[in-house]
Amino acid sequence: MQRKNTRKVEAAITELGYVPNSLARGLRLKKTKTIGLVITDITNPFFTVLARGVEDAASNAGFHVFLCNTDESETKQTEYLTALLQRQVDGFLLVPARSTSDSINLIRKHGAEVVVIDRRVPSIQVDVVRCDSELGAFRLIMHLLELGHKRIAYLGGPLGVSTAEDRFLGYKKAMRECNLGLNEELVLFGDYTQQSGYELTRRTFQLSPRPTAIFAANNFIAIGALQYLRKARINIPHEISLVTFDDLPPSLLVNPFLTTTTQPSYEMGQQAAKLLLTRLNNREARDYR
Amino acid sequence: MQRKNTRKVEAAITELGYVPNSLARGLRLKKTKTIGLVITDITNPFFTVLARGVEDAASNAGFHVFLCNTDESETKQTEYLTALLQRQVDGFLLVPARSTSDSINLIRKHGAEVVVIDRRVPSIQVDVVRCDSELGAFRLIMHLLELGHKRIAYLGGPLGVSTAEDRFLGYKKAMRECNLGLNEELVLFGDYTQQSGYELTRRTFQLSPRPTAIFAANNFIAIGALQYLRKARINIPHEISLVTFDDLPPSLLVNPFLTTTTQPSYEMGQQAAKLLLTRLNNREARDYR
DNA sequence: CTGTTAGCGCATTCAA
DNA sequence: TTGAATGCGCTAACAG
Repeated sequence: MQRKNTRKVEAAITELGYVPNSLARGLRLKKTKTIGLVITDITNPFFTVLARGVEDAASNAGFHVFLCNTDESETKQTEYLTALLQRQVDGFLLVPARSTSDSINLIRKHGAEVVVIDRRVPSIQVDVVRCDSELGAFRLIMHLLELGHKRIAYLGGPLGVSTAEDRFLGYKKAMRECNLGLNEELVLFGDYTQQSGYELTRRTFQLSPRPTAIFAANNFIAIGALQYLRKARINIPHEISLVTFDDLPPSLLVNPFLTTTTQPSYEMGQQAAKLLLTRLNNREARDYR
Repeated sequence: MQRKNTRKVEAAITELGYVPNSLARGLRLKKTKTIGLVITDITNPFFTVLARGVEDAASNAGFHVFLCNTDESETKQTEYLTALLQRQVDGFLLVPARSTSDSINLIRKHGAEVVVIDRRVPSIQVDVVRCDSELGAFRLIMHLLELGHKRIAYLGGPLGVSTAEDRFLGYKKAMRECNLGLNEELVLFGDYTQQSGYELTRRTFQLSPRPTAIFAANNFIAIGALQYLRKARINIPHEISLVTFDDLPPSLLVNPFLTTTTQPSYEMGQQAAKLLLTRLNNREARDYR
């Protein structure tokens, strides 16, 4: 009898095309099986690949992901966090636009979990999934120093973003290691964008003597640098060496004289999502006590 | 007195960090001010730029956008549509993975609006925002024919996707226009991916005589083709000409002998979103009668 | 103008 | 096992 009814109900479900209303369910359960992923640049493959890692891990656990793009703007970040809180997401994966703890506090105030990705947030205790930017930069610079370079231009990201600061620390550390002073005219900060990479490279080549090598603090800066070098007909590796953080699109990698530090962005996304889901599960277990 | 209370309430709102629960609101209003954007490839700049157009137009109107990526899979598409329906989105912007009307019917069955982007869906009446793929391809091929090319390889997208089919129609039409027959060994279909572009190009160059020009049906196919050509040290434009649909990343465009057809993806996204929002507004007006 | 109430669709609880 | 009642937080309708 029971089974007969079950079957009847299921038949009706498909026939009528019934789809449960997750708003009502979320309202009732105070859980939505949804997480918010807030990144800073949706056009950067580093983040889109990372987003796929998140997506895959989350959907395996029956969670959905809302993807939001802040364009490195703290204002947009706050807007999106609020919008996601309104939607009662259970947790957040956040690439913070700036190294402030306000966002983390906002999230926690509303009882949601948060895992930070890619960047440190000093002054607050929070889970972070990221790579060692300082070490990565250190090794890239050491590679150049071992090749005999001494005038190495540093094309950095935005100050106030931990990866930009850590990569600069790595640069300084490597230079110090080889007893080379810091030549300030070779150190330039900008954005993590192609435009910025182009412009900083251009400025770098106003100097005389020219640098013999360039460190690009991320993939977009490197692409901008490559663009300038091609336009100015400056040959790699004869006239300049180039090393960079992050992968470059394979289409650019025909030049074997270009050293990159790969970050496992897909795995970072996966790990961060898994960590967040674990936190959510633990909390749930706690609730039942 | 009223104002005093208003102020008191507002003070409490900020003090307590109150954020309205949009689940409850949506449940009550049967409207969520949210649209779902379902695209087929989040790694393709064509779609991410389009997504930004959608995002900007929607947020101007106070709407939020859920971005979902189907990887050209109809199964994933159905899953996401259901998930979005569960979340009671008001409308959909859909890049259909395949030319079937099932998805449109599913959406309409649940009373949501839908605007299709980029691809036709025959056999059902629905708003579509797209470019003229046939004409675009026709012009690119005519360009090659005017340069004197006769052996033009066609590297196409997946059959069953309208843009792939339309672009092939444009190719055939141009060849016919110049009284050139269709040489089937020069016509290859694959995916809209770099891997596919590479592989199809490789196969194309097994032929003898070689083609003198290549038509790539989208940006990724072109990038794959470029990769093969570089690796095989085949020079553009001396040994081969290449034309392609879609923009290529600026880093690749150092070669001036490469003709592209640009689709205004940002504007397409904007227009589609505006159209959808208009439909939603009209419907609302109708409801009040 | 202010205060009260009903009900959106669901899951949980309690009663039968 | 099944059915009916409750309330999640909100807004629209209504009453005072």
